[in-house]
Amino acid sequence: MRSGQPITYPGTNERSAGGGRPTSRREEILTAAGALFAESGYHATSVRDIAGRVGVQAASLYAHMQSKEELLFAIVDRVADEFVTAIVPIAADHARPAAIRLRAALRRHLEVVARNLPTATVYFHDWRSCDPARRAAIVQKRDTYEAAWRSIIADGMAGGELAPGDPKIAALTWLSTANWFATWYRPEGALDPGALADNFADLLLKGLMSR
Amino acid sequence: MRSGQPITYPGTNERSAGGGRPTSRREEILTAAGALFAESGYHATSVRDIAGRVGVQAASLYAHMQSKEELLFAIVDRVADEFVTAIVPIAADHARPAAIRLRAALRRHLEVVARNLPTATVYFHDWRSCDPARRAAIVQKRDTYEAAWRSIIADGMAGGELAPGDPKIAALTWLSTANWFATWYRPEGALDPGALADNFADLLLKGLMSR
DNA sequence: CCTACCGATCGGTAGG
DNA sequence: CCTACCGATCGGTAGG
Repeated sequence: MRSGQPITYPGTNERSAGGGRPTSRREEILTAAGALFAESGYHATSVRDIAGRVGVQAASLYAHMQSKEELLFAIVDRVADEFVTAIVPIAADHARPAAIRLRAALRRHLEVVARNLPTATVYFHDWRSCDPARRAAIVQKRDTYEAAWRSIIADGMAGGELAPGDPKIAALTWLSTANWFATWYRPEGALDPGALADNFADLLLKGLMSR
Repeated sequence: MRSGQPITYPGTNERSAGGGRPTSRREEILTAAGALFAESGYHATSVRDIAGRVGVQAASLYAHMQSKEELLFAIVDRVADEFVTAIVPIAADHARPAAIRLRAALRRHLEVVARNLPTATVYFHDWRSCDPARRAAIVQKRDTYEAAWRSIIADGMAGGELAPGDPKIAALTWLSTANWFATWYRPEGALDPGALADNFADLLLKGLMSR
């Protein structure tokens, strides 16, 4: 064995040397873990379960992750970022009517969930299992996200476009519909996320009573 | 030791012999388990954690339960029954306006959650960890509950009181608000469950747009 | 990437 | 209700 060279074992690298897909082993592990956590929950999934789905031994995963919990955080944090990224431009777009912005925000939210169904499920279900410091970072992103919703509603109320009221309570009806979506949505359903978002936005904006 | 008599060890009975509170040891265990499952999740809570909160050894719990999973089911099933019991009379009350019935159903739902906050949290979060046969019973009760909501909405749409539409989609906005409530409600908040239900019902019936 | 292995902890049982 | 204990499994490390 040569000395002075870092010792590398097969597959220890971030990307496989074979130049096939650009998806790194780390991404494969995140996908496998996301699917398993979504199916059974974080605590009911073992490191060996994840390894089995990836097709390696449990110990081999530790070349690509610090711990099982770090894996959970990576999944949850990425989804949190997707939500924030989706709403930031809508929250900044003060020129358009609040109703249009709320409709767009709901659509983007449902699309983020649908596009990341396993990991979005983990985000809502298992974020509490992150260790305290990391959990605080998640809570901060969630707070940022919810504040953006409230600000859109507050804009609409201030301009008289929306009925006066407490933006916090109003935002909760939108966020409830948006967040609960991850618990029941299945891609096999008749309506796609965009159509569902439009239906929900109509109901939330106009109400269920006939006029 | 006399033979022909069942051997009983202290505390093995369903109710303590001391005639104090009518709360049985079994109820104590359910309360302790409910609190711990709500705090950390079913799989992250050990039988020893539950025993520690009750103040006995882990092995002693098995005089009052078949298994940890049976305890989970007992908690979840009871909450499922509370929801069904709350909505049955409202769903049967075809004479009153749908808007009034929806408002009542939402209020009852939020009150069930608030009155059983730890166990309602477990109901929504950990029902999937029940074993398959028992989980099916829970799903059936949940389906019954959701069907009752849809029937109230269908009544209102058929009578022209509510705007025409898909009762399933409309029910989802109410159920989302109702079910998501368990994730954020804290009794220290400014509004009680009844006031919150009224605010949410106003928004869902009349919509967020000003008229 | 693997084999081999660690101490800790798990749900649950035996038996009185 | 307890003590004593079981086999299984856990997340993770050593070392190549």
